[in-house]
Amino acid sequence: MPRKHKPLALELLFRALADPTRLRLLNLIADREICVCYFVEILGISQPKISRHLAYLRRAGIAAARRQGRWIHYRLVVPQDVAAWSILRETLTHLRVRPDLQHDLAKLESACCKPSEFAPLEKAPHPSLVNMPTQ
Amino acid sequence: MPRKHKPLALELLFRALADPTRLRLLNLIADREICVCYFVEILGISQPKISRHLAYLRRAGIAAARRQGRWIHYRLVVPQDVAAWSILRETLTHLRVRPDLQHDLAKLESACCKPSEFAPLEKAPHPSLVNMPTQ
DNA sequence: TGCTCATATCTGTCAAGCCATATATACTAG
DNA sequence: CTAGTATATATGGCTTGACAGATATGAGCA
Repeated sequence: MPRKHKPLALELLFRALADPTRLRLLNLIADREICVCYFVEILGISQPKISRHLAYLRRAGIAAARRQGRWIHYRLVVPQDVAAWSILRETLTHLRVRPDLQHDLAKLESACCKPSEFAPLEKAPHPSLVNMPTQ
Repeated sequence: MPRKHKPLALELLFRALADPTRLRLLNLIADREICVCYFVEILGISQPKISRHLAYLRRAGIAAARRQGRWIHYRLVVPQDVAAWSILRETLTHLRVRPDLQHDLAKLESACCKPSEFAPLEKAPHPSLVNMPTQ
């Protein structure tokens, strides 16, 4: 069907959240800035696929990118829409305790502490905690 | 790509919420049981379209139907998944104050009080409030 | 040039909307 | 009581568009 109407903030948000890969990405950037190569390693998903889902999150207005040399860092963006932000916050809270997503976080931590075990990340910049009003 | 994985509760929920018509329907059944003919009148949307979206909500496990004679009443269903329910509740709270959706509620009320102005509803059973742990 | 990331293209799946029709219940005539 | 009709809702076929996944390629920085 032709998308004849400009989707509202809430609709955009829900479409962005309706995919497991994007939920994993959001969970990872919930309170830190991470560069793309980390996503590829941690999720074990092809780089273009990651890139496309990140673009989707950018278009939905809930993620943003920052370039540093040849690396690009992604971070969460707080939506202007009050309802969207409160729903996103609620969602992130629940994601954080899901076993599969905790596993992603654990893998991220070990990649940060022992990058030697993740060859492609040896020279990549570390994720950095970001002050998010998530809690 | 083939949907190879059984979508989880959250994913199902978000897919169900990512459509304006379904948000309108959910807002209407948030705290009452309504029969399909009311949806058709209030939303001004074709009956098959309403019916399909209601089927979608049923499949997503957040709405259920009850037959009474030739009318079918729909009501909200509380998802088993704790995260899904808390996000759905949060969403409904925000929907309730949106002007466009308040307009739907106002139209529902006038349809209930003065069904004479809504010819097709004259003989239809009235919506009935339902005890939902929404508030 | 080598590395990181983004994007184009192709194919397959799913969902939306429309039309027409099927199903189920109620009503009525005989 | 039964057959036929009317009403309320659901569903199937069809077309179109949005996206997922995969591969290949392009762009930007060291």
